[in-house]
Amino acid sequence: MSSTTPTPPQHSLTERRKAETRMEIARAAAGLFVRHGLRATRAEDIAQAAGIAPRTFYRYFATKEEAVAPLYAAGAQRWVAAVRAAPADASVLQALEQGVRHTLTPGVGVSASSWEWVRTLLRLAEANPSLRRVWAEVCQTSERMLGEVLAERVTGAEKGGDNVAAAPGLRFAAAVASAAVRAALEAWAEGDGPAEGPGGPAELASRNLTALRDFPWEA
Amino acid sequence: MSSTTPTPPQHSLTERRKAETRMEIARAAAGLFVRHGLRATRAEDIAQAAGIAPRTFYRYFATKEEAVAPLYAAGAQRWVAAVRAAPADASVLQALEQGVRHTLTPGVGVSASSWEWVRTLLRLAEANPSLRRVWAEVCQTSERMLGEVLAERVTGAEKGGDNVAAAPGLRFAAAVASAAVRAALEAWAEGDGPAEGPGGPAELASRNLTALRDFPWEA
DNA sequence: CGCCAGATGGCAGATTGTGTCACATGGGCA
DNA sequence: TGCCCATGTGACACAATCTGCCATCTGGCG
Repeated sequence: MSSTTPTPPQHSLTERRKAETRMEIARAAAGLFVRHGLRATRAEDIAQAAGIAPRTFYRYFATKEEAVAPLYAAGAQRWVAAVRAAPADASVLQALEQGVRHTLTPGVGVSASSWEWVRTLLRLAEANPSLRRVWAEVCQTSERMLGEVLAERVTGAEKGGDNVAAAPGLRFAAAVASAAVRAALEAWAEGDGPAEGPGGPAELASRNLTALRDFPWEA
Repeated sequence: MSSTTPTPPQHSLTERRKAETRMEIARAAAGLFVRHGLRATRAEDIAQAAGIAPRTFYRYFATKEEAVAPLYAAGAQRWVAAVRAAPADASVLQALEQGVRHTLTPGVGVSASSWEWVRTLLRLAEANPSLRRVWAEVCQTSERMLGEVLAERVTGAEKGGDNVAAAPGLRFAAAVASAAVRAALEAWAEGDGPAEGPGGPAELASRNLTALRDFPWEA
């Protein structure tokens, strides 16, 4: 089981139960982190809140900080999936923007209340080095997934091989696109504005993407 | 002491000794990680190799993985400093490219042999989740510093205040620039090519930066 | 020279993380 | 249906990781 699980397909009942347990742990951890702080919650507490044995907790996550990674990663994975699902004749930029609209807009895919959780967790990450590391790694992991998706779109190759290595600039393109969303999320999380409308993540990310063409690099 | 120290100015003898000890620990940790593997080296081993007490080790770093962060961060900090040192009348893009040339080119600032260490450490990070997290956080930290520098350049403001918050797109710009270098470093570290020449980090990063203007987003 | 803030080291203890075994259970097969 | 086994789970022991506390030493400063 990798650290930031790429969410393997859920075949059998066992797989589904494991995924459910995983999310259950993540929710329990997030709740305890927010209520009592990261320092005050022990791994054992999370395990108890999730209804599992302490030993089992460490079969799912290597550290207690990592327990909230699925919550960070959930949005990113849906975004990457949305980009992959964009029509094949759309340009890369169009696919990215469509993915943003389909995942960062409240009510579409994510309940509005969940966005407050996202904001809370991002602020938690900003305040805490170990959580910030988890957030940073989730971003890099999803960036790699996005790179694969972009490679599939550009070259007609199917998912599987290391298509990114073939196109040199693709890794950078994925990093840029990922950065657009990440910067939008972090900027939004810092403020108090609502998740929808001009100051929301969707608008910010979309603006970042479109600003790529004519950024004032000469200023 | 923050996790990835922004390198405070070295006033007194004490400060310099601390910085020296810090790097000594980092070098010792890197050596042990490479020779015996991350798993096999204990924090106590690093402390002994660095000639300090185990308790002192934890006054410098929170975890043994973090001990190599200064090595990851060293290049980034020099890059940011180079960007800051670029002539004020240069455009943002020019400043970034000059910074790249002044720091990623072997022989300029970094000895050629150090580049092999960089490659080794990056490969180590790629193979290990906990080290990858450290690398990811170092990248995000330096990205923030770069954001401050860009803010100083764009607005004439001096260093100090939170200038990044004022200009919305700056955070993203810094992320893009940081991603250009990071993607270049990672791509180079994966292969076996030399640190100089067409396949080197400097060339790759520079290519990424110049490709920003006319990237084939329509492909 | 003498004081003090701060760095270091040693010790105790809580917490974290892992190897190993036994047990329970779902999934596949006859 | 009934068996088998691969795998998840729990429990215990133990190594390793961190942290609080205090004693000691040293550089910085009047």
